[in-house]
Amino acid sequence: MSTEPLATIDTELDEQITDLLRRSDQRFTKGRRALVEALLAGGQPMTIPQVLEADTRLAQSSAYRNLVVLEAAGVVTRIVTNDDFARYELAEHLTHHHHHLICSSCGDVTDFALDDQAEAGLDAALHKIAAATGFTVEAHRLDLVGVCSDCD
Amino acid sequence: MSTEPLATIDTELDEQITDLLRRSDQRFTKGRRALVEALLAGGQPMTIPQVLEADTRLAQSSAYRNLVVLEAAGVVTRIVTNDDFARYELAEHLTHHHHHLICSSCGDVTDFALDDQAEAGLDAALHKIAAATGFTVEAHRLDLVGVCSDCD
DNA sequence: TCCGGAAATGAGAATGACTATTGGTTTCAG
DNA sequence: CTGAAACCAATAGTCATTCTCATTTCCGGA
Repeated sequence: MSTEPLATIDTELDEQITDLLRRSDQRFTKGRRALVEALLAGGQPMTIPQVLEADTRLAQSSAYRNLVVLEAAGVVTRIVTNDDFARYELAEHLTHHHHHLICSSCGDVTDFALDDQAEAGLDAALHKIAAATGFTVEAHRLDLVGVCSDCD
Repeated sequence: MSTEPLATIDTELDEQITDLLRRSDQRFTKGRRALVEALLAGGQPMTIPQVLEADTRLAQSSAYRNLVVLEAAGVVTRIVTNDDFARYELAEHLTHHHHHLICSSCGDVTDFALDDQAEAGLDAALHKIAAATGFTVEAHRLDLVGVCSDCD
């Protein structure tokens, strides 16, 4: 467990993650760092098989376990689609707010962002809803479902 | 398989569903009708255990199988969350366009609608994205994740 | 109305993504 | 240095969902 990383975690990101993990009484270990590097290098939500393939040094059991830890600490987000596999990506507050394009043919998920105006409008509308229903909002999720250019 | 229904399927809805099924070379059988009635009576996305509990005459294996058929025909929609169970509800074109409030505590899913202006703004923004990425949009999905008033 | 075959059904078995456990090794903080 | 916490590999569950297959229902034609 100590060769070249797939991607580099800069100092700031490293500190943020270390801090998040510490709040759950967890350490930022090599295995966990390798997972984050793989996700960073992937640049899009990845299934666990994809992660294992991207970094063959990772053990399946540890990958599953550590992704659970990382999710609980708020470092990564788990995305479930109609596909068989769950996908993971870095949490939004470590990257930036965005949404997902989900291909209904191949299951692939890629990111996109709304322009600020549309996002603000959406946010305002959602807050109205939340207030009206007594719902405490944690996040909103917007997915576009369709067919990606590869599958077309 | 022939006692009182949980809800009544009016003639128009019946014809729409029959027609949708016929396009997939499927019949609108008693078991499938009972599923639709249960979903109609539920009024919100339901898990399969909930459906089976609502109508104890239904067999588990048939419920799973028929919900797949109904989904393929476009009669119902499958909703997956981080919860263990998938949920089903009547498809939007049989009811009306709406979105979901997902409780991260109990997993419950309820419906809400955006006001027309917000929905139109969102739609415009999404079409721009789609055009820019070469993605063929089939649908959009907007979820609010948080804690429902019951769990609070 | 009666038949024959195709489609649907239901009870249970199988599947497969994921989780938990074990037992031994390595790593890090103090 | 030392002990708690992570790690690995391998294996044994778990459990929602899917499949199997014998039986029943449906439906058009005779």
